[in-house]
Amino acid sequence: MAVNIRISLNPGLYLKDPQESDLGRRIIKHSILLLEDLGFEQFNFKKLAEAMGSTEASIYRYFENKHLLLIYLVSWYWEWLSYMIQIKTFNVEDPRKKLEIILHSFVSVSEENPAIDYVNESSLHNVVISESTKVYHTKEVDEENKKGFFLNYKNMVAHVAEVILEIKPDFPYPSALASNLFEMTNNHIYFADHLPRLTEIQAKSSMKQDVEEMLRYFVMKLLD
Amino acid sequence: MAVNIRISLNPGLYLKDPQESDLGRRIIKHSILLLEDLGFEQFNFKKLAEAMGSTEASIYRYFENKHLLLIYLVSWYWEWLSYMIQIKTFNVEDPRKKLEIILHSFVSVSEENPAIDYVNESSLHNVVISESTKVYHTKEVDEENKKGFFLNYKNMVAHVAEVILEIKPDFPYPSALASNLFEMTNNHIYFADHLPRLTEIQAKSSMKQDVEEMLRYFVMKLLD
DNA sequence: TGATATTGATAGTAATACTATTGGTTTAAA
DNA sequence: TTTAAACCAATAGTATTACTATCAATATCA
Repeated sequence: MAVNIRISLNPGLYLKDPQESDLGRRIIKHSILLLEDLGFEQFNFKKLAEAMGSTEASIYRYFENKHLLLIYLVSWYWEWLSYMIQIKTFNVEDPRKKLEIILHSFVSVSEENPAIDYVNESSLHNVVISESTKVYHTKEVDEENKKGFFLNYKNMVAHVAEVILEIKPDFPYPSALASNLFEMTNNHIYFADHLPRLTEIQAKSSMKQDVEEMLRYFVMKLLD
Repeated sequence: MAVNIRISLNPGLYLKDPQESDLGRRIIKHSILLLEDLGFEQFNFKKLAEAMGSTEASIYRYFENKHLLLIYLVSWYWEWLSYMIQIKTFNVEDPRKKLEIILHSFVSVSEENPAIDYVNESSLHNVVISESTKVYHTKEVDEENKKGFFLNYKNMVAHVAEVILEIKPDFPYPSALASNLFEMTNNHIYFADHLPRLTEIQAKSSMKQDVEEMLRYFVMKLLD
């Protein structure tokens, strides 16, 4: 059963909270599916309106433009991932165990934890894998960062960094390792599918386990 | 003195070889500077034409669109980096020394090796740092990969992977580590400037040395 | 019941991403 | 030296994109 938790995101990302209305929730649902299908460049509000049986103007009442919608969706993923990590590590003492749960979550959280009925988490993860770097690789990054648009990412990284320090208090690069592990996860899933010479991971059914094993190998070498 | 070596790139990337004419070389030169200045999204051929005192139509005779121009420029960087690594490691026996030279090149090659008078390598590196993931994060990636548009990247990674295997023949992820080190370099330079909570690297004058030191630390832990 | 908020429908604008044509200038070949 | 070819600038034009504005219909809520 899908429990409808509420993901709380920076209100600067939208004009009108899409979680609050049926149309808004349909925008979230269909934008994820259409972004997965078309990619960010080919995606626009006209096509989204058509796909969900609404109009361009209605969508513009919720989001200023497709870039902010993408930040919204990726922030959703970041926040939801953080939340799942929190839950799954809640009663875990051993920081190494915690980090293992975190790595497993990076790779597979989207496949195992249906949380919200109007969000296809697996599709959302695919969008994150393919499009999320576009969220902060823009000329507006500093401005948007000031508005707090990337807080969900930064807080997630900060939490993982803390766990890393619990394991090895003198590790000199906890935040860098945390962000690198997250980026690495998504990169190598993407590489396996599209640029296989850039990784040892192969696009087969065990791909995600293989990525997880690689992450564990890296972590073990770095923190032991 | 800038020696004018020739960088050889996939002819599928352009309609007319920009290295062969004065106008073409001016396109390369000014597109790097304008991309650095405006970012990929705000950049277009009209603005480029204006900036270099030419016309939109003339630029379209060299490049089909701005996406292919970006691939061209990033490929240039990849190829030039590979070439510099080759030169600098040519007579080096010790693979650990070779890898150190590679890491130093990832971070600083653009600042120390003016090679071609119409290319500002430092600006080009900034473009690579900010825009290069957009090169292969598109829906056309498989099609373009088939055409060989990413060979310069893949060959560079393959070369670094070989060096990694020389150091530790049983290392299970040589290509993944190679691509990760390269991506990590650019990411953490970017993070230091724009999203500092994602890294320990700080945006100060020693930033690039600090990144290099971090890469060396990771490599040492992973390969010792 | 009347006021308010929400959405759909339609129209319109400015900018973008090209394409096509023409004509002048340089280059290179005969 | 003439002639053709290539090259580039200039201009115009088209289709699409990214919005903005307006108004009417409907649902909601006081």
